[in-house]
Amino acid sequence: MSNQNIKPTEGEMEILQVLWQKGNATVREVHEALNKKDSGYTTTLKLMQILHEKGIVERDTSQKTHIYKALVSQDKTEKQLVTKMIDNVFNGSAARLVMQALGNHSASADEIDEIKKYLDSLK
Amino acid sequence: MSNQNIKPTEGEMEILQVLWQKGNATVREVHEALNKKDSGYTTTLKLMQILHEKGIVERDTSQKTHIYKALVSQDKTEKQLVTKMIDNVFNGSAARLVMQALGNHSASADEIDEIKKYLDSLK
DNA sequence: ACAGTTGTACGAATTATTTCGTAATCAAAT
DNA sequence: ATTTGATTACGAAATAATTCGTACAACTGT
Repeated sequence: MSNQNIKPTEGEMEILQVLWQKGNATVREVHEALNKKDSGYTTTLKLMQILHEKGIVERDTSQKTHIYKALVSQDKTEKQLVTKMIDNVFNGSAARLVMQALGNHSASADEIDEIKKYLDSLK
Repeated sequence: MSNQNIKPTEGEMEILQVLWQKGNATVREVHEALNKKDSGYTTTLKLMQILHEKGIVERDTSQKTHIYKALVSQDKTEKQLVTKMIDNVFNGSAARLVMQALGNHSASADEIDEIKKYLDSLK
């Protein structure tokens, strides 16, 4: 099992989102994508350096401006977070989480259809 | 809007779970229900006192042994956490979260049926 | 070459969370 | 009454997460 157990903090997750979306990015690009008014450039930089220390992202330092890229997959990370929530919050019941998610956000009719289709494909 | 925005930490959530399940409980009861080998009684006590300070639980101190009770509803708290995850992790798409939750083979056939029924009831 | 701009590195301050040691309080049993 | 056991209160230590100040390096245009 090469199961690297990632546990990104909230701030780290925000950065990962941007990296997944953009494929790769500089610190400045990430910082602007987030456009947080409550924290500065060096904060984003530091977080990205920490992500690198933890082995969650890699970076190309051959140029002055370093280019970052996520090493963990979005899908795997999402699964991990969802699984953790199911265990911690919903006593292991995926169904309870699903209903809570749908009951609230009032998913659109289209979304509901999509989910149904997906359910059919499962069994 | 009397919207109290609860943001329980992970440790606090564990305690809330027990309180929701039991209705109300003493510190010792909660501590034993959790049976953590890695942290002592006073740690649980302290967390419960903090929950009280934050107004998340109430307690009856008329007896020597205090009795705690959750002030926030399980349903509301779960909804909040799920909503936050949908926003933070799934870019606002409830459907994406649902599929991630189900794709994990963590749902049984029965659960899937239940969800389908639920979906039908939505529209 | 030099000034201005943009970037990274590093360390320290701040804040949040978890943990526990110790003292004080109360109740029960001897 | 005195000891014993269980409880709460309090404060401080340990850990984790976030934030930023400052220094220095690299590039840009003049």
